Amino acid sequence: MKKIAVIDDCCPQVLSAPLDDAEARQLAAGFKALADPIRLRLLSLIADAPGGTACSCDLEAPVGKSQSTVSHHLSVLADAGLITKEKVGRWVNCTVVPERLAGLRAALEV
Amino acid sequence: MKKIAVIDDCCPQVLSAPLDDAEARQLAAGFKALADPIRLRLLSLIADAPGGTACSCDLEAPVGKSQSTVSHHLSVLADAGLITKEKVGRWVNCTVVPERLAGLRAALEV
DNA sequence: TCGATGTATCGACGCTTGTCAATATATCGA
DNA sequence: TCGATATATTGACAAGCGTCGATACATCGA
Repeated sequence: MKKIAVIDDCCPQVLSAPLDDAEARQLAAGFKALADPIRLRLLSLIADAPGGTACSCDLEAPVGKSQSTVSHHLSVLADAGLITKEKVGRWVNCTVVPERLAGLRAALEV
Repeated sequence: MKKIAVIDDCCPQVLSAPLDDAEARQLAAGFKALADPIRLRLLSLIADAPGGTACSCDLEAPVGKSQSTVSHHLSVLADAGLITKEKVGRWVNCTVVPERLAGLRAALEV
């Protein structure tokens, strides 16, 4: 099914006009968080989990990295606003923030 | 010099299903090229230039970096398939490849 | 209270990246 | 042919990143 992307005029776009330094830095920070295969796989695992939410402990085995490495990457994703982390008891529930992804997507709009 | 392979089977998506390692690496390589403010500004300067094409020499002043640094960044963008470089006489004309940007954009589709 | 469990942090390590000056290569005009 | 110009390459350096083991912190069950 074809999706029609909605262009919101809130976000800077790479192709429509020259970016100033601040806009470029902000966008680059977002893309930097996406610029690692492990983080992309974590993101897709979280999005695909039931309810769109995954426990950190269930992500270590699929990506084959140590607990501290996975924790680090989840913090990077959270700092970039791509996921939220909610502590529930001993667990941390991670959820993707689709609005943030949409903003980066919009930046690549023609 | 290392070349980044172009994604031929149209466009893995981060959010629709868990990415395998190869898909994640390909997408990460694309986003890595976008993960630098200078490169984003170069990209937007090229896209905004008349005819969608810019000479490398006209890009150094706007971004305020040395000639070798700009040359390096343009090579990174070209290796990632985001621009093409065509040598014309003494000049190199850079042009954005919208299809490549569309592929990365599609990866962030919900 | 105590041990087990999930997560975050710390310290360390190689590797990569962005940057520049210097230099090399290629092309044009005179 | 010679000098000027545009670009690429090289070598070097500091800073940042991904990774791990070890450890600290927090929370639960018994």
